[in-house]
Amino acid sequence: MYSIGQLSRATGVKVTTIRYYEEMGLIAHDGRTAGNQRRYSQAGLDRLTFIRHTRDLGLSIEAIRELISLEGKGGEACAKSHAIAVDHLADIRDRIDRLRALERELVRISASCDGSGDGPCSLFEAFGNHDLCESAH
Amino acid sequence: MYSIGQLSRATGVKVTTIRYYEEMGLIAHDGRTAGNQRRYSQAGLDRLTFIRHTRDLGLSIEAIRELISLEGKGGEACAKSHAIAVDHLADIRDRIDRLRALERELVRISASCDGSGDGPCSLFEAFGNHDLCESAH
DNA sequence: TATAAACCTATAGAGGCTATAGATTGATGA
DNA sequence: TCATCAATCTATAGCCTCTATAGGTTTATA
Repeated sequence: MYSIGQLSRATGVKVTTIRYYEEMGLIAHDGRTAGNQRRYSQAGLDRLTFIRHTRDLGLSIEAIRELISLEGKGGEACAKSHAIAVDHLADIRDRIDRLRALERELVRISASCDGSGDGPCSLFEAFGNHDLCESAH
Repeated sequence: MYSIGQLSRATGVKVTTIRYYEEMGLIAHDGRTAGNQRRYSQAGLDRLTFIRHTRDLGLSIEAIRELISLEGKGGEACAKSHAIAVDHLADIRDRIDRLRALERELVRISASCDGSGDGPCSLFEAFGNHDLCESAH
C-alpha cells in the first residue's frame, strides 16, 4: 500500500492535487489507516498515472471522468472513447490555427516599430487596429 | 457620451466585463449621471477597443495595463512596448510548439483503435502510456 | 405616468489547481 | 519507550479572467 506522498513522488502530481482529484471523483483511495491517512493500492497508482497523462494531453477533468467510466467496457464504450480523442484533437488543431493567426499579427505589430525610440512609435496603432477585426468581430 | 451598454454593443465586450476592466484599472468612465450610471467619452470607447484587441491577441491584463501606462511616451516607452510584443510572440510560439506535440500524440492515440468496438480496444493503453513521458516526466 | 429596459452593487461560481493554517499521525533514533 | 519531526489531515482562501445571479434603482419610451 502507498501513502499519498509516495503516489505523489511516483507520478509527479502534487499531494494537494491528488486530494483535489479525489474530490472531483477521478480517484479513490483503498481505505485509511487507523489514524485516518489515505492508503492506495497499485490500481490507485495506475489510475493516477493515467490521469496525469491525460491531463498532460490537455483533456479536461470532465473528459477524463468520462473516459474512466468507459474503461474496459468494449463495444460502444470504445467508440465513445475514440470520439473523445478525436474531438480533443480537433480542438487542439483549432487552437493551433488561432495561435498561428495571432503569431502573424504579432509579427506584423512587432515589425511596425523597431523599438529604437527614434521617430514616432507606431506600436499603439498596430496593437489597437489589427486585421483580425475584419474577420473576428 | 455613451452608456456602458452602448460601449458594450460597439466593442463586443460584455457589460460585466467592462466593469471588471474598470476594477482592474484598465479603463475609467468620464463621470456619472445624477442617477449614478457610468458615462463614457470617445476616449473611453477607443480605450475599450484597444483592450479588446490586445485581449484578442492574448495579452494578459497585467501586460495591457503596462502598455497603457507607456502609451504616447516615446523613447524608452517605445522600447518597452516593443519588448512586450516580442515576448508575447515568443510565448505564442512556445504554445504552438507544445500544442503540435500534443497533436502528434493524439493522432497516434486516435489511430491505435478505430472505434468500431470490434476486437480489443487499445485506447486506454494509448492514453495511459504516451511518448511524452520519456521527455516530459 | 406607467412600464420595460437598462443600469447599479455585491457576491458567488467556473476550471484546475496551489498555498496556508492549525491540528494530528507515523516513522525513526536514542 | 519516548521524543522528535516529517508527513498527513481538514478546511479555507487565492490565482486569473471573466460570467451569472439577486435584488434594487434609473432611464427611456409609449
